[in-house]
This record gives sequence, C-alpha cells and structure tokens, in this order.
Amino acid sequence: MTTTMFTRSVSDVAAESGVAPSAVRFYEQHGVITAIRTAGDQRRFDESAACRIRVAKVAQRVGLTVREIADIFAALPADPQPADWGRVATTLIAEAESRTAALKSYLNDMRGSGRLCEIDV
Amino acid sequence: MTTTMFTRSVSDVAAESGVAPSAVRFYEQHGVITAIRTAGDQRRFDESAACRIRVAKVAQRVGLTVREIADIFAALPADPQPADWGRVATTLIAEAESRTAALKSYLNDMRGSGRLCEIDV
DNA sequence: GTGAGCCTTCAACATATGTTTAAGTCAAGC
DNA sequence: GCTTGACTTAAACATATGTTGAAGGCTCAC
Repeated sequence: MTTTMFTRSVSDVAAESGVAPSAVRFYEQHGVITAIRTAGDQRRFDESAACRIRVAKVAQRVGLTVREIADIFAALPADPQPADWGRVATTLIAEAESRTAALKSYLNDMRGSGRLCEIDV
Repeated sequence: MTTTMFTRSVSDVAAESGVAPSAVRFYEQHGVITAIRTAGDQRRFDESAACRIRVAKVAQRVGLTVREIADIFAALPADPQPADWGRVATTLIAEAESRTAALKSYLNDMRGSGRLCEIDV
C-alpha cells in the first residue's frame, strides 16, 4: 500500500491544473483542495489536487459555485480511488442535468401557460 | 395588429418577475430587458420584460452570465412572438446541453487517461 | 552555507451580480 | 397646494471569484 504523497507545491499544482498560483491558494481556502504544511509552513498537495481543480473548472461552467463543488468533493477520501471519483462524477452530472432539466421544463411550461410568455416550437 | 404597449413600471415588472426593483434596473442596464421613458423620465416596460427576467434567472442557474443572456435575447424583436421565443429557447437549451456535455466528456476522459485523475464507474 | 527562486500572509484591486441608501423629482388624491 | 408614495441617479456596500503587489521567509542545488 502506497501512502499518499504530499509532494506538490502551489506552483506545481498550478502548472498541472492550468490555473494561476493565486487560484490554487483560493481553492484551498475554500475547501476545493486540501494541503499539509512543511516545517517551513509551505503548502504541499497530493496528486488529486490538480484533478480536483480541473474538474472544478468544468463544473463551474454548468453553474456550480465553488462552495457547492467543495461540498461535493467532501465525499472524496484522502487518496481517492477511481470508484470515489466515479461517485463524484455521477453527482456532478446529476446536478448539471437537473439544472438543464429545470431550464427545459421552464421554457416548455411557457408554451402552455396562457398569455404568460407565450412560446412556440 | 396590436402595437406593443410599454405600460409597466419598475415595480410592476419586479412583482411580475419575482425579483427586486433594483434587479430590474440592473437587468435593464445590462441589456437583458429594454425600456422606454415617460415624459417624467420613468421607465416603462412591455409585457415581455418580466418573461425575459424569469427566463434569465433559470438560465443563470446553468452557468450563463448576464452578458451571455443579453446576447441571446438580442435575437428577440420588439413584441416577440411565440416563434421568436422558441428560437431563444432552443439556443439556451443547446448552450446548457453543450456545457453539460463538456462536463460529461471531461469526466469520461479522466477514466481513460493513464494515471491522470483515474476514475471508474 | 549561500544565492536564486520559490514560498508565506495580508491588503488592495478587479469583475460579476446585485442591494441599500441618500438626495432629489414627479404624479395623484385630498 | 400639499402630502404621500413611487420614481430617478449615484454612490456605497455586499458576496463570489479571483489577481496583484509588498514585505518577508524557506529550499535546494551548487
């Protein structure tokens, strides 16, 4: 069993995930990623950090807030396994589809409802 | 043919759409809705204003910005007809589904790509 | 053990999305 | 004609999502 290695610095994770170092610190402050500290108080991340950030950026595009994403990621254990990521993926997709369904439903209802925002296909 | 009537005040539209009067002014500033002015410089909206706002609120939930929504609504003529709303609805749904597809695609790709964010179903 | 290049925190700034408040205008009923 | 209530603009405030800059500390390769 390999112990989780917290070897990445802020700039490592920034480079791996394609965001600015300031964003990496921001995501840590808001619980999207977590870090341990070195004796000299520097952050060290494990390999899942860059992954969490990349997923978070895509999730933000479907309307999820950083807080909501952090809440969903709370289900990920330390050293997440593929199955853990799978459950998170399912949750994220369900949320995105739910919001799209709400949009479709609202737009569809417009068609039916009297003179209220009449709509046609 | 009925000429479009700009009869609603800010508070009328706020009540009809379920947002605060300040939000109605905000959406006008950002092009989500448009108004004419009375001789006394007060805003008057047509019946589509409350509808635009309600649709905008649902669209924001799938990640569209106010700017993006205003751009999509730019396709609506004065006194929009059901068919006009239908085209806007199609555009909004396509955008929402595109973003959800991007999320799914990204999460799905994670599964395949080596040791990069391994994921399993 | 030292210098270059990271890292730290904190505060200010920037943009998006609004709300609140202040000071003043306008319309309508009494 | 005066009061009342809704309207106007402008600025300040609030939250979310970051970026930038200053002042200083840590690490690693040499």
